[in-house]
Amino acid sequence: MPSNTEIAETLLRIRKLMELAGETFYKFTAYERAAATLENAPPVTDLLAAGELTTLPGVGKSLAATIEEIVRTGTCAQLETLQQRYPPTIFEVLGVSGIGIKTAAMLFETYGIGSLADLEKAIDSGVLAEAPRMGPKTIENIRRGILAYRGRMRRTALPRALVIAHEAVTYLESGPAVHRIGFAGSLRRAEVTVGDIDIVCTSDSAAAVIDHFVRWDRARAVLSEGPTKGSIWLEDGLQVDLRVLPDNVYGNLLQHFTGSREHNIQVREHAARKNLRVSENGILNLENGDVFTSRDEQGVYAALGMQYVPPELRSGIGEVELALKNELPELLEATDVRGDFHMHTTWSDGRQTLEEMIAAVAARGYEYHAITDHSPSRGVIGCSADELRTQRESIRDLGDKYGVRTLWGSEVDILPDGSLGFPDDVLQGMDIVIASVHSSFRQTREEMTKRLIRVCENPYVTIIGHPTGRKVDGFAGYEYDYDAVFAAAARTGTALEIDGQPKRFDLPANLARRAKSLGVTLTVDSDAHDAGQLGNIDLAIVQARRAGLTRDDVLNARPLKGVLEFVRAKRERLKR
DNA sequence: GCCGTTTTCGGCCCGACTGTTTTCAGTCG
Repeated sequence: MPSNTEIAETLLRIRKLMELAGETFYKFTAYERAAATLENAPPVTDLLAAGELTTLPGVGKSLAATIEEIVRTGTCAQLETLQQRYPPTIFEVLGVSGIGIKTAAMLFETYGIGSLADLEKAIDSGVLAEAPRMGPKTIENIRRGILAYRGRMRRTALPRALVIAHEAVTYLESGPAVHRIGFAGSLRRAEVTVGDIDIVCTSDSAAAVIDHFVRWDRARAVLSEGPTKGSIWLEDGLQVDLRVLPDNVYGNLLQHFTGSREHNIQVREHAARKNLRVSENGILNLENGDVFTSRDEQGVYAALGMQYVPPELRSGIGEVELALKNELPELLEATDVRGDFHMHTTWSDGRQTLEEMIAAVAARGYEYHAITDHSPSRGVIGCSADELRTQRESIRDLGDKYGVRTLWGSEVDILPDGSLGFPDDVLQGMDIVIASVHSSFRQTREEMTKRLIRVCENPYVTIIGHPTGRKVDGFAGYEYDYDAVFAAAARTGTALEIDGQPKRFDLPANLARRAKSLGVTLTVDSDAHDAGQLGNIDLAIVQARRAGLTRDDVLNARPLKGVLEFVRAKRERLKR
């Protein structure tokens, strides 16, 4: 079954070829918008099965049929027809920064340039210089674009992007004239990976700020440098964009550059119906010419008659409609979280001792937490049942010593048939049990679905850990029927985890959103393997916010009593 | 191709920067 990302990529291929072929502007942008929507939407395969595909904004009858065809066959007739007109390598040419559709179409129709190799040949032979609007600077930019394409980094992981963004801000603040400064773009929306780093700031002297910016010694190339805007490339090809405006429009500026593009389009479409034109410079009233500006974003949304939309929700999948009806969820806050259920010590594959971890947890001010070392089926790094019982004896005392309630538990392997790495009588004694898949990732969809439903039906399993197994920069996760497993989790009172390890972010936000809609309780956990990683829980929290989760949806936002009641209720209900 | 608190037809977000132009097209976000 293709993932949403794969389907979106196919739609974007269609979109590009449609434009090359001279299709109507609004027709091919419809494909582009649908592709953007899918990136953050619940799994298409589930929506399709439930007949809910056209509930997505921008997906009507025609696109729903195309998407269904892609899911069923991996391609669609429309794409096949278009692909006969252009070589597959045309997408390389379109991938070069500075070459858009118009240029690519001209190069292909007039000069037969349909690949990167053709393009380089045309540059070297001087043919390209004969083309219209191809001066020396443009050709030099294309040459640089080709280099960037070849050495292109994938999108940058959020934690790393945050580090670089902080460095950029520190540098800018060391220079002249910066008043207020902040992150925008996908970084501020806390997407798991970001394509570039967007920074906005206010100043009375934008030119001085931009000048300082492009002189940063980390900048390897300056892509553009105007009176209010600059763009640079860093050593590894990561792009940083800076926009500078006067302080009275800081709210407008931040709102504009936080996006997402799709969110902004929907906000502006709504505004346009009220004869308002929204941009980073303010909200223009087309009837009387007045311009409304705001120093904060709250003012911008209020002026449009909308509820304030937190950045994590701005993905264009229905939040604008909810904000207009004043029905946005009150998102989970970091201060709501009372504990962390998932962490390891030197008893298994953690790097710090039980006491060090408990001391570090207490320092974070939690009410409770669980120590969850691995079960033995994972090999040398696991703990035997006897070892864990020994661990249990010291846990309560250490918790008392540091003033935190330490729960005894384990992260138990889910075996290929859905049974667990410890027998029931061992699990029964534990306060909390996390069950996770660490082997046999490549089972069939049917086997994996059965396997996980069986785990939900085990009365002693409190939480399923990192429920898809996906890695942000690689493995897409094991395949199973999400809706069927989520329904089983809801029915049995099994919580699903949002694991905050930067490599995991698992559940992904779109699936956590789906799980919530089916009545599942979730947890946010660090999965820390040393004390420094306890902070990973903050990353899980922002992903929970992207999923639209509230305090009520999250188990570790409940007081200890509520947590223990959740565990007890499931054991009671499924007693065997 | 999508969509509706003016609409089932006729609209469809908004602006900055570059390079090549003699007033703007193309690209990007």
